Amino acid sequence: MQAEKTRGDYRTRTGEAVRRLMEQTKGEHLTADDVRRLLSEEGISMGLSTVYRQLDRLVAEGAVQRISGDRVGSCYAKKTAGDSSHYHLVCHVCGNLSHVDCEKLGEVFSHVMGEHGFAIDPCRTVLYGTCRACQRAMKKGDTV
Amino acid sequence: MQAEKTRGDYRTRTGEAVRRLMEQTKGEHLTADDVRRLLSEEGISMGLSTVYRQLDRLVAEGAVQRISGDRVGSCYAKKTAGDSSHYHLVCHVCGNLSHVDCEKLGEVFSHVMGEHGFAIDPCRTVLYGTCRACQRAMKKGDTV
DNA sequence: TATGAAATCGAAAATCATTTTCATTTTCAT
DNA sequence: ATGAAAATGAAAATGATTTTCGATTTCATA
Repeated sequence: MQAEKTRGDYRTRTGEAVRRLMEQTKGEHLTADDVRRLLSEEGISMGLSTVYRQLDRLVAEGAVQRISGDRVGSCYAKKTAGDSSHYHLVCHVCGNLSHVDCEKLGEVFSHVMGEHGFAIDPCRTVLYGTCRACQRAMKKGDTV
Repeated sequence: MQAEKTRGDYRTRTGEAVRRLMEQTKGEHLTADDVRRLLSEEGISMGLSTVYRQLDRLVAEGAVQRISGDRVGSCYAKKTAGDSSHYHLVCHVCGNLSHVDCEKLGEVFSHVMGEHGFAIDPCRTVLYGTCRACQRAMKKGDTV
């Protein structure tokens, strides 16, 4: 029984380009279309389906995380150490996405794991609520 | 300038039916299509767009919450007291949805409010990860 | 360097939950 | 009863993502 030789990995111009672009990011969140546009500006153009395929591959590899929100397109971001206390917050009013690095949130992970046996994946989890700005706006609006 | 009288609330057969069905639930999560099917079995049939509209209305009212997953259709469930410590866990492997009532989570989220000014809404937030069963299955599968 | 099998590409079509459109029907205050 | 406002629902639109499939590219081997 030989180790299977070909395992779906030909080196391609598009694959390398997406990988490099994602590696270069400093934590920004890019949509599939962002990736296409940015590479296109570099002169490397490719179909959107290929972008998705390459991003999927990087996600499977663990190099990239996908953040997918409620009725919004997904974003992709480089995975880094310390991700277990890194969460994504999306304001359901303005739709803005923000990040928190908070040890308290890391505790949630270990608590839910210990107490409920469920391994939360912060990469996939988006916390929904109302951001500070929209809270203010709502307070004002209510009294008028 | 008079107070506006009509504010979008005519009483209708379909509206009442959806409201009643959701009130009768004991916490089950129903998709829009579930709602249509269940009512249809009672002899009350209506278009899916109407189901969505009625559910949206109940969500806006606060009577119902929408749980929307990652690339899966949304579910709707009756909102109950004690929801502030009630959370939804979805396993990204088997897709199962489970519930936790956990004060710890409430505490952490008030910390996020205090520290980061973001008001997490447990009703809208779904925690993603791997359930106990799938963790076991993965452990086994890995070594084979 | 040539050859071919396997992998990848990409444009277009398909998916699929949800939303919108809009002509028709229903509600309700008068 | 009357009509204005609201609700309905069938069909079309949306929009992110996936699939299809013929053409192209990669790479090990000859």
